[in-house]
Amino acid sequence: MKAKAGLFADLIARGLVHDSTDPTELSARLERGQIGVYVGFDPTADSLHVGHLLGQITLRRFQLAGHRPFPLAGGATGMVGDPSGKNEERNLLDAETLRHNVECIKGQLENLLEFGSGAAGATLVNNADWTAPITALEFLRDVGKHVTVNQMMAKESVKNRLSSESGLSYTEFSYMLLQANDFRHLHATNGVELQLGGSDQWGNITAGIDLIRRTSGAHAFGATWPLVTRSDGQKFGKTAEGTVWLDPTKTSPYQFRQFWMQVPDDFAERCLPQYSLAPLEEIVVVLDSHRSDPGKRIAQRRLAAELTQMVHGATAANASAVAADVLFGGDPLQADAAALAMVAAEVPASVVSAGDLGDPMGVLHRCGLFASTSEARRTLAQKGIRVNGRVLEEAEALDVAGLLHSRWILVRKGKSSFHLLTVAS
RNA sequence: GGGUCGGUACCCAAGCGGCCAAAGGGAGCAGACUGUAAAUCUGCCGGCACUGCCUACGGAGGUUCGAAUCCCCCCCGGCCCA
Repeated sequence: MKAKAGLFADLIARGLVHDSTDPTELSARLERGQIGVYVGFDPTADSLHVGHLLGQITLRRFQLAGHRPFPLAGGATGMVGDPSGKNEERNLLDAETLRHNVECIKGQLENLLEFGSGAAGATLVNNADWTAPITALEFLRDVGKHVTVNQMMAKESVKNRLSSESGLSYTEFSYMLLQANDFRHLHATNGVELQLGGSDQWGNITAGIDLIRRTSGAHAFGATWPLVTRSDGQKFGKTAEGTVWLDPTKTSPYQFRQFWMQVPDDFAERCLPQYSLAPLEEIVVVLDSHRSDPGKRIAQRRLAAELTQMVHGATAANASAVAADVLFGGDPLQADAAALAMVAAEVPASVVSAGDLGDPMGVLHRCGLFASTSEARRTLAQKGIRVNGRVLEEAEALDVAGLLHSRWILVRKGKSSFHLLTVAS
């Protein structure tokens, strides 16, 4: 298959290249024809999160340009733990948990890429498949022999940890070798010539390139995208509620969409070209209108719409957009029943019996909107609770503002936290 | 093993017999301003049956009318010496 031209330049223009091995050569190689490219995903949890999204989307870009993606689930490397970017030795997951996690994230990796026998069909690989059978002796002879400790010590991730209090265990120190061997293996068996990763992966990637050169004399490539950090310094992918997962049972499509909707302006501007699969010319237009009226959140809307659809599908994306329109659009009393039903499916919701409506604090605590009745009481005193759009006052029952379509009460805490109560008679 | 310094609320960190549910900062929540933003200002920020009660200052005891604060033992971490 003929590769589409200009991929590498496009990546640079989108702000997706932080570092790369010889850009001229890599660019030329990508133009010359199809290439195998891999990105590793460590199964530290039973779901990927938004922090992993960029890797998936970047693979998708390569696929759309005619290259063959190899998403890799780190069933083996997950056993050891990557010290890159971490300032402490991390806890090891047991084999059972890991197996479970790998199974879970496999499905998510399959969502964004096209698999199958097509010319640019993706292939999901698990490094446990080729790593587990190797004996320690083989590994030391076949991999360890080709890498000097001197080189390993020179890597930034290792240096940082050596000078830190918590130190670095031999296990984590060895991580790099496992990843280098993955690249070597994929290169040898599948002709994978390029490894991508976040900028913290640079050391691991170059270790693989070195290993390939030493063992086979072949020339492999590596590139990293800038590690995502928010302009306001917050850790990307975390909200007050915790990690934003791709698994809809952990983070609902609505919450996922809200995460992108509420991202700061400058961050949205930076992300849009990186995450959107739309052509750059189109994105430039979007960014222009965004800057001319940031209040409209044009970039956020675009990001939210595109990514929610990509991860959760068109139906869920549409439903969560409808729900958000009801919640942030104005008067809940105007919302029709169908829209409210979508809200019920997307936002946290629960059922209350009519008899409990006289105990608002208890209900609001039990439904999870408030962590304690004290917190609910405080917020009430600060005029922070609304029912169906009307501020709830002290000693009022939850249904002071009536029921929406004789069924629902929409509770709002502050500006953007909602809970929908269905009243059972 | 010896010495020494420390372990305080989500995090950092004061307090060192009563005035301590515990200063200050950060995070978080709410209000004002706004754009479902940022910045700023204000209030809140252990729980509950909330003018009171309960639980809390590494763990377990003790002294005292009264302890986060004093004593004893134990556990954990830093540093120094062996």
